Amino acid sequence: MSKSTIQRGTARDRILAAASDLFYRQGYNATGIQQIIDEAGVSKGTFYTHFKTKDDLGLAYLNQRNHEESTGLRQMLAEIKDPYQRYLNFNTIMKEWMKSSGYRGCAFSNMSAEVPDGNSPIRKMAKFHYEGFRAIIRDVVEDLLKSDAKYKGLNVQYVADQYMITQVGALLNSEIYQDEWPYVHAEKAIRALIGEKV
Amino acid sequence: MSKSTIQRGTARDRILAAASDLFYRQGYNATGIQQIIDEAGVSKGTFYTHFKTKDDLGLAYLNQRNHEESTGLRQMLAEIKDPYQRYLNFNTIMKEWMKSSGYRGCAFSNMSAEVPDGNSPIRKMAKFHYEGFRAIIRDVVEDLLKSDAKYKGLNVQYVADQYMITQVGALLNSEIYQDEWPYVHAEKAIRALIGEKV
DNA sequence: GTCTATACCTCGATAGAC
DNA sequence: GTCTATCGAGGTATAGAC
Repeated sequence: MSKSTIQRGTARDRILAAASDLFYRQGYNATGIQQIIDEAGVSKGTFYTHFKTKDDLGLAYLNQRNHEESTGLRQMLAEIKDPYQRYLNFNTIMKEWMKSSGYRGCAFSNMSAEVPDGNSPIRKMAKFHYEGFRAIIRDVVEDLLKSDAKYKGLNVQYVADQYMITQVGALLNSEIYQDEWPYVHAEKAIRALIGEKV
Repeated sequence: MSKSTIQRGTARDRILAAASDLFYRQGYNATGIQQIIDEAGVSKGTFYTHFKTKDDLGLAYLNQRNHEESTGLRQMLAEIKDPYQRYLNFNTIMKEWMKSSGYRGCAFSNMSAEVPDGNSPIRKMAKFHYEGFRAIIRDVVEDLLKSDAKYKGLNVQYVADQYMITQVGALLNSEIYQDEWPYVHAEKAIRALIGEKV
């Protein structure tokens, strides 16, 4: 077990696991099939029986990642019972996730930067992921605004979209600066959004 | 003149012009030296007398682009004499620029997505560019807050950093969605920042 | 399904003539 | 400075044995 190959699961699972790691860390175009199959411990022939092209694998990678991230995020949020804490901690969760990724940023926006064609399946997948992210934020905001009468003057969609832009802005700034300061500022922004003095 | 080669300037200028266009539109790793020299109308030998490596060219590209964007942006802002209009129109300028780029987004964040090493010269250049962008926003905000006594309760750095996060968030959302709606939301955010009812 | 072997191309980079 | 020719490596993808 001295080699750093992935040992568990079927050949397809191991390929996908290796690709997921390498695409995210190194980038899509910078990662070759050879490195993926070395890491997965399969042959080139096996690779092409499971995935027709590299783009196929890229799409499967984003699909899996979208599912993992959305499910994981929803689970973490569900564990926070208080709507106000959930509203605030969403930002903290994103901050910690960003730190734990080594400030590598969002897999979907990073991939979009490498695939210029806005109509490609990969770009459509990225858009789909952002729509899911946006929906999660909307739910969090809606739960908060319904939890207390003092929020009755606020519009759910407006607050949610502002929250979304702030989150994405914090994410990209954090990736560029390799630092968490944008999330500290983002927390002030989302507090101000619901009428708190900051 | 049937070929789409770049005809003006020295060999170095033509190489840089071709690279600037191709790196931005296609991405860094997806663009090969061969395509650049074809477009520039020079030979491979000539290329390597002017640039030691591809990364050298990549860095020169970002350098030139940083200079062009910063200068261009500062000039457009300088033409707007009213601080309040300048504060609002900054967002509009970014929106129009984003549309005119075909929603390709920021050259520096796109490049950062392809170069994982946060300490590489290219990533440092990206960070430098964002610092410049941030400084421009700070100047715009400062001019506004000093222009009227009604803003005396506001902190320049706080408003500027919130503006920055909103801009970057609108930029990346706009790139993902291939649409200008994030900038429409961003305008509301920056109006709210200076105490306007939205 | 999985392997080895390989076809064919393009990559970044260099050598040497002029 | 600029050209042509070419290097070795690595790119994606396929063929055929087991």
